[in-house]
Amino acid sequence: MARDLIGRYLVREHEEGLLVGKIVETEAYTQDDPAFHGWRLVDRATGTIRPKGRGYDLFAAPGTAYVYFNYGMYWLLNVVTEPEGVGGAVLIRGVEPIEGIDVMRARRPNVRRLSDLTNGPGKLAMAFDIDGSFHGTNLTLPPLYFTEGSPRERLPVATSPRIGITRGVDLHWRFYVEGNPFVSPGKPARLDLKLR
DNA sequence: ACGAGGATGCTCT
DNA sequence: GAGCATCCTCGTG
Repeated sequence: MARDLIGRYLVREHEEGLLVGKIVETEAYTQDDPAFHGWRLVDRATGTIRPKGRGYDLFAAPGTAYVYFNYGMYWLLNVVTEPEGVGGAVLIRGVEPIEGIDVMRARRPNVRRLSDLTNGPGKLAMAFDIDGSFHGTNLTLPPLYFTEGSPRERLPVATSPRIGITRGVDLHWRFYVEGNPFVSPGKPARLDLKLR
């Protein structure tokens, strides 16, 4: 799903105008992955899910929004991807603005370079006015949803370890459009630098 | 271009 | 009290 979402459009029907971005960077998380927020909720012995704590909503129906408040300041948009009862999600990390750039600029007045508008998960959430009120919503319906993106292009998709994590660094579950300026500038996690 | 450090609040140990 | 799926500013080169 993380690879499949590359090139599709993220659409936000905002009161100030329609906002559209082409997805150029994603990351995958699964319930068998130590970086997954719901990792501790899985009882490995019985295979059941403990219905408590952060990350329980990652086991909801596919297409549900999981919006995470990170570092006390930033909202991050995920889409739940697995059948209900199975944990898994895709984090949207970068989008290329297609429509509504003026509204996005107005929401981020200190941004100088265009690429800084939406080249990161926190940045795109700010530009698209996405916050915790979207947590649990259906991402196939307005006012926040994905579309196929027309026309689907043949894009050069590369992979790498994920960014900003310290566990599961050996998994190359980040997908991005090579050379696209709206791919986030963060560096993929590296075992030899983290010493863990 | 790149690295260090601060902001800021929630979850888990 | 530490760690965190980040961003921004300011320093150095």
